[in-house]
Amino acid sequence: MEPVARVKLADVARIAGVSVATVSKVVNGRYGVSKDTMARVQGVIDDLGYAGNLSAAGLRGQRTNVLGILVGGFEPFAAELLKGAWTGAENSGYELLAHSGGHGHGWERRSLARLAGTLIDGAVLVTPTVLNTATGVPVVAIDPHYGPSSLPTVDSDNFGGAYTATEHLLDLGHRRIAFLGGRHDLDSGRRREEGFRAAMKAAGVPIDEDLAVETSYEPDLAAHATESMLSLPDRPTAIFAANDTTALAAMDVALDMGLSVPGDVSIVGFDDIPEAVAAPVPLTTVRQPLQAMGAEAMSMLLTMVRGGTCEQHVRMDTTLTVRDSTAPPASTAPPAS
Amino acid sequence: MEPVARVKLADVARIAGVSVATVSKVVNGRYGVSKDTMARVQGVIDDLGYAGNLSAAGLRGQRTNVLGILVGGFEPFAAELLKGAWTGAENSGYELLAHSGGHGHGWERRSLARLAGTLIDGAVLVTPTVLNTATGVPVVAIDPHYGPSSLPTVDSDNFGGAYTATEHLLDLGHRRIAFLGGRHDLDSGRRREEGFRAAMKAAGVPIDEDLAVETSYEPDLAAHATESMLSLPDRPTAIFAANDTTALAAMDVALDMGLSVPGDVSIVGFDDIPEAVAAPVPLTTVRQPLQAMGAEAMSMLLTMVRGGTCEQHVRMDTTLTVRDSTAPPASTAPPAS
DNA sequence: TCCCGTTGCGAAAACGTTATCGATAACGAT
DNA sequence: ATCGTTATCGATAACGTTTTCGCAACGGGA
Repeated sequence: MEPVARVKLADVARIAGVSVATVSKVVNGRYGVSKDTMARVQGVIDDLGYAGNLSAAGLRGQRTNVLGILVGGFEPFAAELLKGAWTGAENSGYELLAHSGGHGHGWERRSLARLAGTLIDGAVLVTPTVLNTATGVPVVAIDPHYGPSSLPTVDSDNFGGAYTATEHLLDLGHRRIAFLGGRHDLDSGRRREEGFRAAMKAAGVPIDEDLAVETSYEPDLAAHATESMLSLPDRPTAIFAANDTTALAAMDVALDMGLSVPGDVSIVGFDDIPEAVAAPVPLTTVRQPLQAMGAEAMSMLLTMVRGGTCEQHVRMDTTLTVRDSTAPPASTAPPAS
Repeated sequence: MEPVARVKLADVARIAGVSVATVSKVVNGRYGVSKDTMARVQGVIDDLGYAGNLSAAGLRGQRTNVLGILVGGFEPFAAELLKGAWTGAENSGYELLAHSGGHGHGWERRSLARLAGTLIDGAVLVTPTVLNTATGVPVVAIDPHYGPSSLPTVDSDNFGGAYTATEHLLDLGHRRIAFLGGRHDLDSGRRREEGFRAAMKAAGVPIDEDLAVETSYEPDLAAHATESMLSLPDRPTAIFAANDTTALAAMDVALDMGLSVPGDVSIVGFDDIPEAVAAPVPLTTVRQPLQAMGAEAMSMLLTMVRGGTCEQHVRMDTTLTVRDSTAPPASTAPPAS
């Protein structure tokens, strides 16, 4: 608001008695400046505490030495990826810029367009929906919604994880299992549903389609669906939610209804966000190695911005992490198997 | 690398048959464009999927509608604050940009200088060390290293938290208590140490200065110190670490040495990062409401960028969260009290 | 002495946008 | 018809950098 007069290249130049061009060369270590002037200019830079303006530099220059990680929002899932991406970028010479570009449809394309080329030299996209991004910079996608595409991609074994989780519930003796699905048009959500159905089919257990709903990963929708399902006369004895956030929402509802978890209803999630273990009842869930995925994506991006080529698709393993939210159904004989 | 030709304002202008000035007005909803041309231009914008370049806009314009959160790195502590800041900024009309500016001394000033004014309209600084920042934009500090200063500040009751944690150990019967301190030149570290010493003094328990060390919050240093202290013939029966990261490092060492936690040694941390509850032995720790602190800082920043004034200093309460890493000392009679 | 290569430096043109301000047209009132 | 007012719109100058390119000074060989 007040004219605090940020120190700029021209100020340094004036005080050092050289041109802005020369100062720029010193800042960027370009060739063509004598040792003497270089030292003198550097002194002034230090004195004034000059730090170049990123916008201006990026606008004119070709590269900024900054990498971006573009997310829809900083929810737990993205935050874990971010931690991993950061460790992956440490000591790489690049700074990291994380951008949360609102939730409207197409945020990835918008974010990318606004930043790419001038602010960042490359980007990691977290769960992007639209991918036909023809920007000049390298891009890596984590868990894209339409599956591995033209972009180098990091994801995890969604099918296998869901299959294993469902098997776990079946092994415990559950037969009436509800499924809180993600969106059908998203790859991860679809594969998790496929895994669930495949495991049920393999066990010869029919699926009550009234118990298989979409939640779009929205906690509110999940809570609502859970409430109506648990109010049924023949309520399900177990719930498999397609991600932890919805699983935790379901748990809240169940506990609020006075039900015991896992006594009255078992709950399994997907992702293993940090909140899962801190839940009122520590959540049994399918673990994705989120930090490792973030680090891997960042390292792929690094090889790309450095001119190399990287794997087109890296798939990480998922593992079932059994905690306290699952147990055999109460009023049932031990597993028939 | 290839000339993928990002679509720019001029492209939209050419196709829509108007000047760039007009397109800019449409984009920013400025007054002075007829309904007709507005609709036509908007159509072209949608067709081409134009999204303004942040650098250029920020460079020339006064405001960018982007707020920054500047951190040293995306470790768990900062990530929690980030989650909170994000929820605090949702539906505010501002986008969020998180910047990790390397770890060298003075990263806050450098980051701020590079971004402020042109890229972001205001910033939240996470544990800044140097504060004399005369940038033109509003700034809020979270847990600054030198305590509340000229900047509006959010922190928590470090003294009280440390006092309570120490009391907890004393109540359990511990007398030989080690302290893994932060840096003396940091406000939070100093206050936590003061709290520890005050509680010990109040209980009339002398402090063995050999058991009070600095770790600079560095896990490696903490591990090293822990190893030597636990190797002592009369090793401490409890460790109070000034943050969770060092507490977890200490726990790792203890377990590696074949000691039982809390059987042989109790451990208390500070912060309550998500990792604390997921530790091999869930960590007893002093909880700072990190997400709430992030949200509060962001809401203060929002009132400032909107021209209002906010509290100069908000202090949040800390609460002791007892988990499994603390118990009475093994070879000792029950507390004398 | 002349020529030419090297070195050090600065002038000036970009980069893509926003803001100012003048020009033009349209229109109602005199 | 003339004038003043308002509504639209476009030229154009910034914003703070990087990069290209030209100019001058200097030296060394012929």
